[in-house]
Amino acid sequence: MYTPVMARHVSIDRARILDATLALAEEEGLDAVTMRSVAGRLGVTPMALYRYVGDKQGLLDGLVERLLDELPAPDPALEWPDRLRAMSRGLREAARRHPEVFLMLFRRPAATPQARRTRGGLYDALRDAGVPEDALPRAERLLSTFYLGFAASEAAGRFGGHDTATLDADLAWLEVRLMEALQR
Amino acid sequence: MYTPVMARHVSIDRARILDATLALAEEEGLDAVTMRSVAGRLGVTPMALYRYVGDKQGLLDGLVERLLDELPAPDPALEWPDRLRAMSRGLREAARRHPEVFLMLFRRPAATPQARRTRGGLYDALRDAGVPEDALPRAERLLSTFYLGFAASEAAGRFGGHDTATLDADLAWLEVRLMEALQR
DNA sequence: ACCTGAACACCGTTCAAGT
DNA sequence: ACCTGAACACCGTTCAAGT
Repeated sequence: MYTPVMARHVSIDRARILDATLALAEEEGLDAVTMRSVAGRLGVTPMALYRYVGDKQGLLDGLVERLLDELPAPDPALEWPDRLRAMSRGLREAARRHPEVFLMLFRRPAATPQARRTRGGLYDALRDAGVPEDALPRAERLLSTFYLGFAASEAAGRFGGHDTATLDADLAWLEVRLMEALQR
Repeated sequence: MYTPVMARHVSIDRARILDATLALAEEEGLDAVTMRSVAGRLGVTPMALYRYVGDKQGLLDGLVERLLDELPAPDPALEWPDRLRAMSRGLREAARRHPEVFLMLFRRPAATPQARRTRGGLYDALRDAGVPEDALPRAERLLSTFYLGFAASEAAGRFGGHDTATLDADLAWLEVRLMEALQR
């Protein structure tokens, strides 16, 4: 006889629900994410989820937050050009892992603490690059919008026939121009 | 006694189905678009749609095509800076009209004849701006990606708190820089 | 406090049948 | 050729009930 402290079926909480949802979306696509399928994966009935995520929309919102939190934190050890490149690389990788969830990033401001940190890293990089303080918000909006659109286009299928090498070159070309423009 | 040439219930065809679907999406949101609701709006049973759109996914694909065909054709009478501005304006307006459908543009290449014409107009504008022939595809991909991401962010909610004037200014700022860079 | 059973009002899709 | 009725296997969500 042993003490079943954390035993029986998986204790269910919000984090575990979102983990299961993201895994399901990755394996079988976003359409396969239903209250019932997520619950099934956790060994619980669909109605048990409502306490933790509100409803289906709340589950999807939580999924977007989880994705935001997967983005790499900015590394202050890097010079600003490398920090910009790390950011675009991180976005593209997240988009490739979760193409359908990634598109939902367009639907609301990235307001999670981790997302603020990532944005802060972009601010720092742009400041280091010489962008004046009062131009930072605008520069951040424009640049992150481009990076997001690029990663979304690549992962969701808009770039269709183009291979990764071409897209890498596109981005490298743009980043060189950008860095020239910033340094001037 | 009169001749009911075009009478009874609306004769149903693919174009009319997509019109009804787009109107429904605009009025009640994309979630309200179901095979049943579209059919109901046309006075027909859901099963009647299958002949024309294949299935639900085919209906949504058709919706994206309809949206692409709403984009304004490039006006060759305009100078290239005005043609670029007309393009971003057209994209933003389309996104505002159909925010949810607009996001689906990231999912596949814009391959409709009208979309090719629009892309051709962007090529022409960039060529007029002095972009060398072999750099046109890359320049077009990068610029249209930015415009698409910007319009999607604005319409779908990512820009959240920012008002139209701020976003207009963002875009104007970028376009001035872009035109300077191109003219150099 | 947390989970379930049963039920309700929906979905997309098929297939044989009608005209 | 084109549309329908009936049916099937699903959905999200509620609510009272169980422990």
